[in-house]
Amino acid sequence: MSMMISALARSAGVNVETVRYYQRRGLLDTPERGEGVRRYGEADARRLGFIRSAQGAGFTLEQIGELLQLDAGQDRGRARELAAERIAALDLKIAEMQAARGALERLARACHASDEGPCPIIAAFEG
Amino acid sequence: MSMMISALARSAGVNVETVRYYQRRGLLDTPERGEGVRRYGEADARRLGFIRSAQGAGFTLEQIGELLQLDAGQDRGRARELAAERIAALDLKIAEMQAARGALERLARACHASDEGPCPIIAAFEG
DNA sequence: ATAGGGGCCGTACCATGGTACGGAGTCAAG
DNA sequence: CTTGACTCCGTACCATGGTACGGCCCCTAT
Repeated sequence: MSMMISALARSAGVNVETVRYYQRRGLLDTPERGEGVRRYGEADARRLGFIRSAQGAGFTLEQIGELLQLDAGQDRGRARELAAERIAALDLKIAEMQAARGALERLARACHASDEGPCPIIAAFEG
Repeated sequence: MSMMISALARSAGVNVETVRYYQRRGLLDTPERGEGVRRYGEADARRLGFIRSAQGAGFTLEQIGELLQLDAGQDRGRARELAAERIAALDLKIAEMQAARGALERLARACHASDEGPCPIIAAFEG
């Protein structure tokens, strides 16, 4: 199954320009042209999907580049290290977001409790 | 208790330039100069702290500006709306991060399981 | 054969959230 | 009365992650 760039982009729900940007960053490779046009396959689509997922996990494009290198190579130690770092960062961020969520919920409740005066927004974030 | 800009910045763990940036963005106000220098108080520190917390909750500076407006005003409906929107976005992001965390943990385990061949990083993100 | 719709490429531009720089003023201590 | 530490202000610059533009080529359908 081969596709042109727009199908590849669509497969991951990104813009064509974004695919090209990832190519420039060296995250996706740029196949040779076959009859004037570059053709992409499953592997490219998976790789693009990986990039998006990893981005969802909070990796920067630079880190993703490193992960892709590691995947090609065999440096499992480094891969585990990156994973561990990211898990720690993720735990922190998740806790932070859960705290924020709690604060917002308190805010919404306080807001509902009475209907006059200013909404105690700042207070909601003080705890 | 009055402080100069650097003490204010320190109180929230930010750079002086960041405080000034927030002032330019209209998130913090810029008190009149008293003897050549601007002096800040508790209220400013709380506000700055609020900005950082709200940022932690994923609000953009623009949204934070809106929240601060609301806090001054009385538009509780809008405040609740913003809170609800952000809670939904937060829930989504939290779920995403938890999924990513799970994937990374699987990766780390798979990595530990055997010590040869490429680390199955891409596979870890495919599920 | 010609008009559209892709694709290809380089380069420019954008938003967000800052950070840095340089000149000028002010204050306190030595 | 100078040195140092700080402030103030404007303007410039930075990183990240894209998005847009314009010129050119190529393929296919009308």
